[in-house]
Formats: sequence, C-alpha cells, structure tokens
Amino acid sequence: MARLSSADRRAVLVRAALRVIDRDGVYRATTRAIVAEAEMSLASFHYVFRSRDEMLGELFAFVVRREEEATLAALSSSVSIRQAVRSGLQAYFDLLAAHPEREQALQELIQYALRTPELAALPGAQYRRYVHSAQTMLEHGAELTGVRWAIPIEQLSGVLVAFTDGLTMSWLANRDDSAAAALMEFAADAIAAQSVPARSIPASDPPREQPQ
Amino acid sequence: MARLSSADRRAVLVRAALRVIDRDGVYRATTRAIVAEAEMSLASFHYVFRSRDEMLGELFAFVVRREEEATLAALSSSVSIRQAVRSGLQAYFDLLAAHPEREQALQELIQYALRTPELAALPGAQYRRYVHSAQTMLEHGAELTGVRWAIPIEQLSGVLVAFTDGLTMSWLANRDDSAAAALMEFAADAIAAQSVPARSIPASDPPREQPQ
DNA sequence: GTCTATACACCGATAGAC
DNA sequence: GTCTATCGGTGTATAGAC
Repeated sequence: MARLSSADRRAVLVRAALRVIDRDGVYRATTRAIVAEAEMSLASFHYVFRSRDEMLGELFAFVVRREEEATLAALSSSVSIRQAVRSGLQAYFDLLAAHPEREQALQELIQYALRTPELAALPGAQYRRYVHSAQTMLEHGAELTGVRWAIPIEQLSGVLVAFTDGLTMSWLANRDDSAAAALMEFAADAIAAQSVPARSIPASDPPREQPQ
Repeated sequence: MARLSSADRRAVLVRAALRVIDRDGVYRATTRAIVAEAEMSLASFHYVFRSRDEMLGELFAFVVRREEEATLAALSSSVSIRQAVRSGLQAYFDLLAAHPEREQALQELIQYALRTPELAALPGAQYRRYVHSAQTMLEHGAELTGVRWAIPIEQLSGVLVAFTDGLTMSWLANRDDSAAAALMEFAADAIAAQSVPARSIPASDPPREQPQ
C-alpha cells in the first residue's frame, strides 16, 4: 500500500469500516474485515489507531456529521408551516428509504457506544445535536411562512426528533411506506397545530392543540 | 446440576441469558457467559439448544410477551380520553425508567435479529404485536370514556407506537425526565385531538387528516 | 511506514467418559 | 443427562523483518 499520512489512512479506514458496517453490521466489522475492505494490512490499522474502539469513536462522529448535513440541506420553500414540516419529514424519509442500512448501522452504533465506557458519552451528544438541528429547522420554517411557535421551541424540537425516531424504528421493522406516510401526515398536523400567526396577539384562549 | 426436563432447562438458560444481556449486552452474552450465570456446564447448553441463535429466538419471544403483558395491564380508569392516553404513556414510561437495561436489551435484540437470517422475521412480528396492543388500548380507552376515533384506528395505533419508540430512544440517550414528560403531554394532546364524542353526528367540518 | 508472522484470549460446538 | 476436555476457528493486538 502506498504511503499515506496518518490522517489520510485514518480516513480511508473509517470509510472502509462504514462500508463493512452498512453491509454486515457493527458486530461483524472486525479489524480483519475492515483492513480487507480497505486492502491494507492488519498492522497498518494499529499503526494509526490505538484500538478498534478508538476508530469507532471517530467513525461515529463522522456519521453524525454526515446525517446532520443531509437533513439540514432539506429546507425547501413552502407556503404553509404544515407543508414545510411535512416536506422536511419527507426529505428525512427519502434519506431513510434510500439508505436503510445507514440508519440501521447508526442504531447499532448507538447501542454499541452505550455499552462501551470509552464511547458512552457519544449518543447523548449526538442526540443533542439532532434536537438542535430540529430547532434550527423549526425556527427557519416559522420565519419563512410567517408564523411563530406557541409552545417552547426546545420542547417542539424534541417532539420532532421523537417523531423521526419513531418513523425510523417502525419503517425499519415493517417497511410499510403507506404507514410511514400516514405517520408523517399526523406529525405535520400535530406540529403545525402549535403555530400561530407571527403578528397576532397571543390568543386569550391559549395555544395547545387544534387547528391553526 | 440436578436433572431437569428439557423445557425447564431451556427456561433456566433463557432467564440466565436475559440477566447477562441486561447487564453486559447481547454482544457479550456468549454461551460461556450464559452457562456460568446459570451455573451449569457448557455441554448442557447444547444438549437442549442446537445453537446460540436458537436460544436467542426463544428469548426474543419471551421478552416480547413479557413487554406486552406489562403494558396491557396498565389500562387505568380515566374520565377523559386524553387522561387515559396520558396515563397509558406514563405506565410505559415508568416501566422504561425502572428497567432501562431491558429496553436497551430489546433494541439490541432487534438489531441482532435483523442481521441474523434465521431470526430476521422476528422484529416485524414483534412490531405488529405492539401495534395490535396499542389498538386494543385505544379501543378500550375510547369505550371507557365515551368517545370514538375520527381517523382509522390502525393508523392511530401506529402513531402511538411511534411515540413510545421516540420516547424510548430519546430518554435512553439523555435520561431527561422532564423532556420525556413534555413529549408525553404532547402525544396525549395530539392523539386525544383525534377523538370525537361517541354519539355525535360526524362533524361537517371533517376530522383533519386524509382518509386512507 | 509497511509488511508477514504470530501471540494469546475467547468463541461456538462436539466427543466421549461417567 | 451431565460432565470435562478439546477441536477448529476467529478476535484484537503486537513483534520484528524489511
């Protein structure tokens, strides 16, 4: 194998490991399988990574970053906030349907990290980043469509993330596209119901639920 | 070890395996660790189970059954349907908070089963059972509080399961009780909003959400 | 820096004594 | 029916030649 800088070799190995994990699962992504995928020797792995777990930590960060970028890019122009939320969910679902192995791999990585003391803090951090992304989308969507949120935005972001988690779990389990669509319709309705026109005086009959 | 019937020995091993999985994860629940936990010899394991995967299949069925019974038992008497849904969610959450290892173990088992051809059908079946449980609860709750559902019950059951999945994922990641409570409030509102009084004439302003 | 060869632990599963 | 002993294989990680 050609001479590579340490950073380059780490990146090559992380990408190779990701292909193995997508294909065969975290459990089978052994150091041997990874270096075979990357077409390099086993010793080269341990020349740039102290351990397999160290590599998995770097891989986890890479995956979270990639996922974040993909979903944030999906903010389309919409006339209503309901439509904006709905199409944001659709963009996520399209990603899920196009690469189910990736989402499954991410779930496995979360479980693995939770069981590994050295990596146990990563899932919490990843989750906070997702909530933050959701918050950005909700704020931006509200601004674009001229509404504001009637309940605290942090709370609503958590709800949106929970919806996408639930969507992911159920679709991975049954691959039922129409059930997924129904769930997204429901979620878009329920979230949009928490919006009020941006310039209106706060209603005396306060927020909670029901039409917009 | 005393002589046991095959069925008894299988049950003993399944329960021991469950303790190991709760404590150390599916990945570390090796045949050796399991028989050590059960205080029997390795050969006894293979006397009653053809393979480790065969045992895990039996264990998976056991866990799904246990989970189902626990949630179905939680249907309390409530005056409003919102309150009924809310307390149903609370009952599930109490279970989750009391035994987080169990839910984490279940997630791992699902991932493992999806990667194992012999067990790949189990998660789908488990998911259908959950949706069915949710449907039973929603039907029963509606009956008790004198309402009916404005959208198809299968659809609403899927939503409820998605909420519990999202609740599970987020709480396992951040252990934030108040965020979990906020999510449950939101879910109870959103689901109860799909109910109408049982004896009323269907509203002319029809029940949000598309028919399927 | 990169390789081959190997150490050493542990895996699932089985043979064969009792 | 239950055990000890062991097989063949694979895991992570490292030693040492080049």
